[in-house]
Amino acid sequence: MAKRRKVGNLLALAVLSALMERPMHPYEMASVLRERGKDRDMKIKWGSLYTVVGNLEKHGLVAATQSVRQGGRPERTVYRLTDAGHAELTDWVRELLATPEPEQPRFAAALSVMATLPPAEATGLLRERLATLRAESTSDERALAETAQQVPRLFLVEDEYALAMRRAEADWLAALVDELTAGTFPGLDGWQRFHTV
Amino acid sequence: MAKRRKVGNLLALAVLSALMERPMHPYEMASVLRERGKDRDMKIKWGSLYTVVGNLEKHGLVAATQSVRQGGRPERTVYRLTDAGHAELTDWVRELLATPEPEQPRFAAALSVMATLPPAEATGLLRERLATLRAESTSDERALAETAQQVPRLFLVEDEYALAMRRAEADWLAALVDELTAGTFPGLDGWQRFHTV
DNA sequence: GTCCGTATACTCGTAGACGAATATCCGGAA
DNA sequence: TTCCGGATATTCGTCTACGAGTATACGGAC
Repeated sequence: MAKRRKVGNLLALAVLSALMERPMHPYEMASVLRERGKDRDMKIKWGSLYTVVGNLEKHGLVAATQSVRQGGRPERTVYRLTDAGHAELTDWVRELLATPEPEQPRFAAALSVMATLPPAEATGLLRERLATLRAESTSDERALAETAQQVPRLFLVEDEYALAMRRAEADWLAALVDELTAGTFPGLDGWQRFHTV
Repeated sequence: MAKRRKVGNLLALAVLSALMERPMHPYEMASVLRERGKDRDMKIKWGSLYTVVGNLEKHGLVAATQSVRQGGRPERTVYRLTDAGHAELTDWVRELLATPEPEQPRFAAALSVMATLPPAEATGLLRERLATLRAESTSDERALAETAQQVPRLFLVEDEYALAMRRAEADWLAALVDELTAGTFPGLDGWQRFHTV
């Protein structure tokens, strides 16, 4: 049941994993994450980055090794992973891998208030979503295949997962749209009437 | 490209949709949402509820109609949906339905750092997840079928969606676990070696 | 009649998330 | 040579999310 983490932000997970490789200063972490394409999953938020690193330090999961001033640039603080930090990382990964947590995707929220729109309009919007989803899947697949020639598959599993999920959403959505279009969705008339009045 | 909402919290969406029905005071909204089973998707956070309603009022999307003191209970402020609020609601739903936004599920984050564990352990954890996922799917399906006899399907689409997604995750995961177990996942030996040293 | 558990109904304080500002360096164009 | 835009790095302040605390009412058990 999802332990309370000292630093709960998922950005912290990325930071810890980046520091596994070697000590870095915050900006460098951001660059590394960006290069690894992590910014696709997790838009890097500058404000959060420094807060998170600070918190990690406060809890002894990372430690500052040096503060270097290079040229006239602002002072950089380089951080390294502590033993506690390494332990926290593996413990956290274990939990995240093994325990499915209920997510609350925005689309689920949207579906739950779909009835506020008349059925015809809702159907149109869903059709639009479906088209976008399909297009994205195709281009993502192409991109993934291309990256796969440079990067071992182990580091692409997340992308394979994302792609699979997008595909699944599209399939489910297509079935729903079909029902709505064919008029076989139960209660369609009542829904319509509710909006005609 | 996802407009900046005056009040961005998804709880606000729930509040607006609850107020479509009739004016209510905050605590009542929470009760209604709970009854409708919305608390499954969105654990109601008391702190946020009052903040959100306050913000909605500040932006003119809802308006206080009366403050009643009933018995010795704390004073209750009843809110109603304004025209602007109604407009915001429909606009928001339209956007949410039509535009897929990149979500960042925790499991994706987990996969992206999976390599920090040795392959055997990771496989075991994934297998555990798979079992949980399958069990949840089954019980959710049963529950859904039962509710479907009381509630029109229109108000259960979110749950159907959630179920479909869980199923899809399980299927994808099963395939991955198979590859890992059979040893056909490319780069397995390198991954193992990395942890043996 | 009084005790107590549960539902009602909010308030408040704090930790955290994030946008935007800040300041310097460097390479190339004009 | 000088100017400018983009990369390097971080700080600051605000706005938000939310947990935990507070206080009363009501109904049933004993």
